[in-house]
Amino acid sequence: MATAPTSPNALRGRPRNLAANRQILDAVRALLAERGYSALTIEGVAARAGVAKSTVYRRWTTKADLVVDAVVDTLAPLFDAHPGASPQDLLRALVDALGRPEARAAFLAVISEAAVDPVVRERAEHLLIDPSRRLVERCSATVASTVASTVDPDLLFDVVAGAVIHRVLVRGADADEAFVRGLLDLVGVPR
Amino acid sequence: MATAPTSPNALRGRPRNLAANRQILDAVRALLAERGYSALTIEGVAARAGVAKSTVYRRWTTKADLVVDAVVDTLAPLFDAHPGASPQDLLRALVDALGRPEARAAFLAVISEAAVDPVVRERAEHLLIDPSRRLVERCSATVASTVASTVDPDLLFDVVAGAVIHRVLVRGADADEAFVRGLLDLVGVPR
Amino acid sequence: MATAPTSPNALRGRPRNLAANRQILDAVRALLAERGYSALTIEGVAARAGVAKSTVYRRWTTKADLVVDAVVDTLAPLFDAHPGASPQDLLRALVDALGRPEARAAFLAVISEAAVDPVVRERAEHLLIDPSRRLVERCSATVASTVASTVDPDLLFDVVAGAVIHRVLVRGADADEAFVRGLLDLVGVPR
Amino acid sequence: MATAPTSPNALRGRPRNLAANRQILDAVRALLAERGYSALTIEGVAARAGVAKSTVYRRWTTKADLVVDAVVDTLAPLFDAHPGASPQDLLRALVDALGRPEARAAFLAVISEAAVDPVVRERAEHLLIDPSRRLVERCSATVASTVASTVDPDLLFDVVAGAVIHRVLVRGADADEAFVRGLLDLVGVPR
DNA sequence: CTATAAGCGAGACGGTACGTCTGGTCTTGTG
DNA sequence: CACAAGACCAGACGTACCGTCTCGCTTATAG
Repeated sequence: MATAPTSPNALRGRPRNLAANRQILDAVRALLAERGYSALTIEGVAARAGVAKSTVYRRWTTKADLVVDAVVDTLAPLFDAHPGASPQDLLRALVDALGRPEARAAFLAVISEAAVDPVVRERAEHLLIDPSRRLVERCSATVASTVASTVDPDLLFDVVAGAVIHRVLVRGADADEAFVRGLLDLVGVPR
Repeated sequence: MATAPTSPNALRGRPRNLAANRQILDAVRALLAERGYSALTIEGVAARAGVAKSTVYRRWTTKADLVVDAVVDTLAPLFDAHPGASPQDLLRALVDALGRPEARAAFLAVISEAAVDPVVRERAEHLLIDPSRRLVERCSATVASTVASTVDPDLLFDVVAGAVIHRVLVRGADADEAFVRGLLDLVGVPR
Repeated sequence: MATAPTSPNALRGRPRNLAANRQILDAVRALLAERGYSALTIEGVAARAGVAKSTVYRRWTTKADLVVDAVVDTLAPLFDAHPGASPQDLLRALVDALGRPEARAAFLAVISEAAVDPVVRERAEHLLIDPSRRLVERCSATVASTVASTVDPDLLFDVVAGAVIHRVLVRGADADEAFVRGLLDLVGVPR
Repeated sequence: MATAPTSPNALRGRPRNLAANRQILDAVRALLAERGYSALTIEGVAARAGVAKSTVYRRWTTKADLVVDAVVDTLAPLFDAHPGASPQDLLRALVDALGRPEARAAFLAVISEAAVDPVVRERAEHLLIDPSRRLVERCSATVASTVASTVDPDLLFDVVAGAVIHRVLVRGADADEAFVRGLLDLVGVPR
């Protein structure tokens, strides 16, 4: 998960401070959770991270870029393969990850920016949407489902991911076990 | 759907220019579609609307407030009762409305702000989420559905609205007739 | 002392509220003493006078105009003839009048505006400078001075009025009896 | 005569553009002469100086501060010691300096603000009044005057400076050689 | 051991927008 | 007509960040 692009010639000159990357992304997540995307400023991030403004700009070109990486950084473990995990476990993990305050503020902000900025869109698609789609597909593959295997994969993805997003992000409601179970029932995943 | 709050005592002093309301909201929608939420500025709105900045601030206190009203203003007809409309028609109308460029940029921005600003949250809930929920409920009530009537109404709302939002707003994909039909099939609405 | 210009046809329609004139000028003086000229606003004056903004604008066209009248209004008694008054008495009265807080803030502000705005200059010359010159000339005429009668009247005016202004307004120092006496000695007015 | 305060720690960060100081003060003087103090805006100064608004605010906190420095900047050479100069020369130089249009508008503006703002008063006293007082005292010290040496120094200062100010600034009249000679005669400076 | 190269903190730079305030004008209803 | 009220357009206020640019200094590799 290469977040910050490396400098053109990483072997010459003083190497970048690796700790700064983490400090910056932590600051982004903290500020996102506290104040939201539109109140997030690069200056604020730098100050919170204890880093010069130029250090942030050297690594990320855009506020949106920075936020995408901050989000991906926390969702990454979720997207990695989880051999042997049940659909219910995976869905539960997704719900938990998106429910974290910094993810709530950030995720839809990124999507909203993506609607208007093609660069953000590409990154968001590549780093957020595609992995979550693969997650859903892995689920449906692991079960001998009667419905999930017949339904259009596009629709299945929209229904499962959409329901989670709508419940957790849009409505900000609690996604309890009943929700997860009900959703899986609806798409035909056997208990 | 009274959008702009009226002045404290509307009978005293020079009355507000009613035309300005429409000019402002039109400008908001145009700029949202062109540049997106985070590039939207009150100064830009005022300039585009041909109105003084103070005229905007007199009527809306917040960029988010203004955007909520701009979105509601276009979605309002959708939320009004449509006697005799089939679920398929209603869902189709919803998909079309959300697919318009200014709605795409605005809707998720509003939700994203709502995650962090309680005032926005309350307005969004009242003016956007609740009406769309009633729309879904009206649908499920009009059909003798085998599934939709047994499934939890909360879940039904999340699945239907979520699938639309995910398809149209998050993924930015085309929501064709097959999608609408497939979604209705999944929740058990008979053809 | 016609302060507010009368309306074109004063006999038709509702007559002006005469009390408002005094309320406005009082408010001007109070605010001048408290905040100074550059912090003086028409809105503030209207609010303090308990009068609508338009009532002020109907009577004065300019902030400087308004201030000139406010100052003249308090200096007027000084400029009227004082038969039998000694030069010392007249000078003392001038010093006292200019030393009042609202006069301090206003007088030089008016002069400063006058340096740049011909309309203000004409009013200031007519209503402030000329009368005070006549005051000084009345003084020198009443005494059989050895010096004051031989010195150029222009210079005499500059020296007497200038010394007072410099002591009271520019330096903001106390103008005691010794100052008045010393100044008269210098220009040759016998005790 | 250090006008603009230096930054707290001048050795860190990018150094200030020294040329900007002069550009700004030049702009202030030009605008003062053209439009006067109350029409002077920081935005206008910045625009005229070809400098960002923040660059002005970084160096001066107040419009009055800025004007004080602009005035001092032009009067400074006058206040420096002029060994061998006659009182007549010095007075002539003072008259000429104050008679310049930008000085006229600025000087009275500063005094007028000083009457109401203690910070301005202190700066004006320190940078304008005290030096000009020393100038007058140097004059009276260089001559074996019969009057100037017996008269109260306070009064002498008020009379000389006051006469110049009244003639040049208040009345806006021409201060010719006769005025200078007459004033010196009056206070007893021998030819 | 000394270039050379890049990172870093600090902070100034020209800009843009913020949300507020005032100026001066206008448009109502009421007296 | 005058007046209070308050909306209107215009534009300055002083602040906050933007993204860029110097600085002096530090920390690496390459010669």
